[in-house]
Amino acid sequence: MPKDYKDTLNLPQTDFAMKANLAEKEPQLLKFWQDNKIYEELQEKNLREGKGKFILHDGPPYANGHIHIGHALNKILKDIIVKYHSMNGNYSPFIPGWDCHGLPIELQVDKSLGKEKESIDILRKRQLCRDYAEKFINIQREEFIRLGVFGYWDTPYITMSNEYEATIVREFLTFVKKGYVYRGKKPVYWCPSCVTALADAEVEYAEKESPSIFVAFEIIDKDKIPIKDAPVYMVIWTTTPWTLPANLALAVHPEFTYVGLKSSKGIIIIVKEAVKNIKDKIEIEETPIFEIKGAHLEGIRAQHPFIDRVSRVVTADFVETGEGSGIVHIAPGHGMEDYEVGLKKGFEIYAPVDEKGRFTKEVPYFAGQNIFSANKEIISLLNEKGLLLWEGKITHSYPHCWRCKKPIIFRATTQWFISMSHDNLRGRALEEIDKVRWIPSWGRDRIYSMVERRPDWCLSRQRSWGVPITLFLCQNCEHIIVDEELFEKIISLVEKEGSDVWFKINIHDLLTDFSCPKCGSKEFRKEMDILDVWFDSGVSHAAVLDRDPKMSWPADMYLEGSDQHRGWFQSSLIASIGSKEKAPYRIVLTHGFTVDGQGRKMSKSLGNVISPQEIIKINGADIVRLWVSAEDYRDDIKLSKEILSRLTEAYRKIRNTLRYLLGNLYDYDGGDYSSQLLEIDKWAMHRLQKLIRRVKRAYEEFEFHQVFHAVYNFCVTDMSAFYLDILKDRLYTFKRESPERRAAQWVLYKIANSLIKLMAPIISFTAEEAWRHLPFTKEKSVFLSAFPQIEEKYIDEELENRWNKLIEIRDEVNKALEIKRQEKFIGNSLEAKIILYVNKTVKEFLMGYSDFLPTLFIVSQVELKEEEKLEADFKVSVQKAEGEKCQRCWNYSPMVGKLPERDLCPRCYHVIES
RNA sequence: GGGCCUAUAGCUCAGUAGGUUAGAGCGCACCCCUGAUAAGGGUGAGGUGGUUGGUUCGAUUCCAACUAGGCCCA
Repeated sequence: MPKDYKDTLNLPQTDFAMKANLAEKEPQLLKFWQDNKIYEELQEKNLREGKGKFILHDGPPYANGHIHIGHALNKILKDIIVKYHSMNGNYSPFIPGWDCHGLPIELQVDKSLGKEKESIDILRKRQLCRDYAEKFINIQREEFIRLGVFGYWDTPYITMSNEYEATIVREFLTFVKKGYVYRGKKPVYWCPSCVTALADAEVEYAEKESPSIFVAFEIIDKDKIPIKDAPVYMVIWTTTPWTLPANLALAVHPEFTYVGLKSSKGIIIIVKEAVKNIKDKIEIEETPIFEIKGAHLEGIRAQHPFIDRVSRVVTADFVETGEGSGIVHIAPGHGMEDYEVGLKKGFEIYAPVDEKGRFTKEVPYFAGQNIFSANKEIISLLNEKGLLLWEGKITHSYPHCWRCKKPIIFRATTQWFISMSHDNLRGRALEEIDKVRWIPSWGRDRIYSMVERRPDWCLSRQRSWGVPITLFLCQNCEHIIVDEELFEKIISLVEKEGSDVWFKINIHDLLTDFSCPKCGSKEFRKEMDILDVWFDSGVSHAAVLDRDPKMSWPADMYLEGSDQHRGWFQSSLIASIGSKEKAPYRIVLTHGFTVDGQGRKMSKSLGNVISPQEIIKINGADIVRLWVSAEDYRDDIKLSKEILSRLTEAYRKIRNTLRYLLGNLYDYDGGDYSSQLLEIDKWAMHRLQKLIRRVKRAYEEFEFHQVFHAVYNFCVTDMSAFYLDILKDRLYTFKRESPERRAAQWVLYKIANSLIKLMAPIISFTAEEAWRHLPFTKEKSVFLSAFPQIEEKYIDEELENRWNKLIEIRDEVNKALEIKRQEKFIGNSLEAKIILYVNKTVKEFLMGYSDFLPTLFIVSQVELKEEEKLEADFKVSVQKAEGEKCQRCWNYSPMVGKLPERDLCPRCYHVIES
């Protein structure tokens, strides 16, 4: 029985467990961060040292529901950036925010109120909404913290706080003072039965039977048409005859070809493609009398079928040939597309329908009638006039009120707007867009074309849960009261009491002795509409960045999903230009959306939702964080069970590499052994520098998946499979204090120290845990330590080239060894001796490494033999190693058995002896 | 229906300013080790570069259409 020499070896020792057990450990690390205020300390230190700032301004999630994986992705991306910049000495205060007002919360509260919602006092209802938002802020705050996201969680910005609401009112009134705000009409969903406006979310689509009619409009201007001697009609199709009294125009597609056809009523004009359809309904001769392009019809006047009014032909791209006649009846007050045509062509936004769905008195024949029941009479009137070409029924999907389930209508109502054209707001917004860096770069085009085309910003909502439009109007002439002193009073009231105050104040308390500057009236009314919530979040730059002098304006970065090109990025831009003339951000970074393994969106109905809470419970928050870093966020981001299990394996590899490094530092003395490095140590140092450079560049460019891949590959390829494997012999068998072993430890320390920091912004929990196991650290948290810097003196490209050659030869040796292993000729590679047949060039190169080659190949002996007639530069032959196996280092040597300690090789013998 | 975006091995990512056999790591298969051990090492097999056209002497790389998917609108 050979003697056991295991105790004489320097085997790795560490308490840094192989099993991560993150679900248990992470909460403890969180507590450590919180108790010691690590993040606060880091920011204060950076602020003191004054190196620089990097302000990432948080976009507020909506305070409703638990966080989902998209929230996690967004906040972790932000956190990675904040941590990286903080570790580089930049002051990076992260002030999280929440969006609190708005319909979804109000609807939740309505639901819980049941019938009471009809009678409840507005202030009471607003209090319930406030409580609701508060509850979810607290829930989400804990969930974000659990992900390891650093920030000022105790002092977030909340859009329903008094201070924030005062900012909203101040910014809004600035727009008013500068003349951007006007009142105008716009069609909104309207329920005539509930007598209220409805939001998109309150609309349900259901099947409904409607009339389907073709109506003729007689053309007045015939100069553009080749027929002068007979009546000519434009034919429209509609399923809402009640909108005909509001008809102001007829739309044709500019590119389509229209034809004139003979019918029993005279000549009718429809789009060419519709002839086939219509010949079943209207008696016509199919051969056209003339053809005319839509564009040429523009401007022609036609007679309204039963009202003494002219309807003008306009062109519009949305006109289709599918159903109908290719000519669309336009009532700008009763449809979205109609409205836009109306705006563009300057028509009145005309809707002669009252809030209960009855025609107003200005409508001849039908004044006071319910619009739906009037349909029938309108049709008979058309028939009487000889202008009804066809009548039928259609069952189609039609919007209904979700409360009373009755059909709803589009009805133009008075709303508040910010004008995009006032003071060239749109043009200035577009100019600012070009001064911002958009990542990815196509973000610029996306938001640019949106801003270029967007209509005026409709600011008003007929709701309760929001910041009121704090304006007074003259009861007599509708004049909007703009008064600096009054505005200041309102702002300071809101600052003190919150925007609830608007619903409490008495008009005459604020407007004492005030008379309308326009008509002199002394009677005013309070506007009761509230502001669009996008205005709330749009002014966050003013509420957050201006609030604290330590911050700076504009923000260095906004970072949200790409849906925010239409949302927050745009509302923030417009809000900011209105008051500050500039974009509120320098860089805007967008990420994609989380999808499943097949690239489909996550949804309850597909059953492919994975929640962050679930991953945290099973794998730990660091796995969520690793996932965020591993994926290229610019595209859609996939998440599946398979991806998670791959990531868990990758995590284990990184963790184990770290563990091995730490394990071999258990007896390191902290000394500087840089002068004792072997060439392979210099190679390792060189590779480390390149890794640091690569990783830093990736962080700077916000390409975190490069960080992950670089670090992971370094761990797997450079470390585990090469350097660390080769180092084992030196670390284990050399004398503890030998310079060679100490040199290796010095390198391992450098690598461990750097790796932990390089990964800290990503796998923060693991990095912090590892930091505690790394000896000779003075900072109590890895985040208080400085990010690794490149040590240029260790960069040596020539050395790397030489080692690439050595590695190439090593690969060939491995192939030869593998063949012998499969043949069962050897097992462990130390059982082998390698004969390298080499040409002169290779021999000269390898002679310098002859002593090192066995170590490099992890074999017992290597012999070089020069041979001229080789096909390649070298050839590998594997033989059995000479001598016996040393029981201590497991290398084979002819000297084993010839020393006093009969089981040892000379090298081990010397170690044992001293 | 419109605007923008994406499509490279089972997975996550590289790459080619158009030019010989498209790379990495993981996973997988097989083998070794048992002094990183619910670890470690080695070798190997995997890709019609979404599809179809076009430009070109030559396209994964440029263009177009289509398909699938995503975001935003309608």
